[in-house]
Amino acid sequence: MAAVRSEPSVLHLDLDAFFAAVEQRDKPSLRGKPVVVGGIGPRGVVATASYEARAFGIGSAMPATQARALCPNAAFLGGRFEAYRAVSEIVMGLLRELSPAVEPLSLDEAFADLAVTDSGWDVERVRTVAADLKAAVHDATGLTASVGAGTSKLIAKIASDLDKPDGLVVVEPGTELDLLHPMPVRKLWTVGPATAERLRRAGVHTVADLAAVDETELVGLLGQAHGKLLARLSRGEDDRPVSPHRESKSVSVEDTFERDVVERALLTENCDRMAATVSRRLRAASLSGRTVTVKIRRHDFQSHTRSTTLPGPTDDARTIAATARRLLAEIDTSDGIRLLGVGVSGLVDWAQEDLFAEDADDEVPEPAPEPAEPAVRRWTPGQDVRHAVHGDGWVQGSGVGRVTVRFETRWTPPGRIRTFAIDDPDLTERPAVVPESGAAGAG
DNA sequence: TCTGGGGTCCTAGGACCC
DNA sequence: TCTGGGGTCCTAGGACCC
Repeated sequence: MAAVRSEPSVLHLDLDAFFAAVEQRDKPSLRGKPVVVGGIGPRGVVATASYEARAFGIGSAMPATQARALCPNAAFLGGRFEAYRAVSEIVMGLLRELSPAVEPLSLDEAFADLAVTDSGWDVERVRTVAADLKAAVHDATGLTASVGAGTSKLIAKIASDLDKPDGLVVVEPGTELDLLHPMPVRKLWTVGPATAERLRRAGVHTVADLAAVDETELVGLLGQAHGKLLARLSRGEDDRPVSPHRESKSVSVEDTFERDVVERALLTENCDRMAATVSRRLRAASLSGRTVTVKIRRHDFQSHTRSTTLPGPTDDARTIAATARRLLAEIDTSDGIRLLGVGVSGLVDWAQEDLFAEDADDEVPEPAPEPAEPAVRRWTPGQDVRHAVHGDGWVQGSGVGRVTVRFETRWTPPGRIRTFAIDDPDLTERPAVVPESGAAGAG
């Protein structure tokens, strides 16, 4: 048995409505307004909704069409991941000033273990550190974060969710079960819709109900690993460490088409392009892998995968493409498919030499890593642009040969709208992240 | 007008090996 | 003649997370 922590030294930070908050920060006219960030195509889903948008019933993972129906006047933006990544790096850096043991869960969430560097963490001291952290995050990024702390990851994560947004909750050691037991099981990490439904049919609704169930019964209901985990979590027993160095297990790319695709040539073309992207990402991370997987989704949303393991690891675009093509050829796609994906797993650090690259006589050409330049320029809502005359702004919308730009930035008051022809040579893309003067990155 | 994209972990069955 | 038994690797699918 690992020792159970007695001090509330596990901290969890969660940036509030992260993507939408960055957009409102950088687009003054959107502050206080409903903003939805996510897929903007016909098959898009919501990634993040601002609190103003949530008031209309819009939430994460909702189809964009449904979100538009709920609030047609919301700003629907495609997302600027370079900007989100830059903010995330700043916040993770602030966490690392508190402790070397920082475990990011995503761009907007991380655990930190305060006990790594110091002991004597009582509730008041943790509260002070957490309040300072929130202030530092706000100073550095302009965003609010919710912070929770407790004697375990489970409690810290639940705590950060208790007082959102801009929350700060430290759970007093010894009171964990008072907090957990009245909660619906759905609040527990790893209890999703399917598990909640199984538990409901077994008469288990709250964490207290769960704690009252015999472990062997839970294992019978949910399987070995999940049953045992939930038996422990329901009793507040969680000794999972904060692990700062987690290695990647797979790299994959997938794409949902705007319409179902039947044309074999189009699928092959996309397969090659995705293989090239996977290859580029592997190389950027100095990784290579042995197992290539192709994923498809049918019109009825049924997903299938086909995978094969090569004799040795590869990061080569042509090898991945040729393997993916072979796997794709095994799948009946005559009914049309809505999604295609290519991935590599079984990763090792670097491929010393690519002994298993495809022979030169293979018919697969070296694919272009990026989609071909579209004949017509496409502007995405939310995208950063610069106009030679009017300065910096963002794309509000585009259609019928025109693009509408609002000229404002993070540091200006709300700006004016102007419309241009989509091929106006004065209008260019603008990098979302402006390099700081003298900042790292030149090396 | 349905349902993204990037991941992680687990399970189950079959092959294969000793 | 009544058919071991465990370990590892591989493949496919599913649940879950943000």
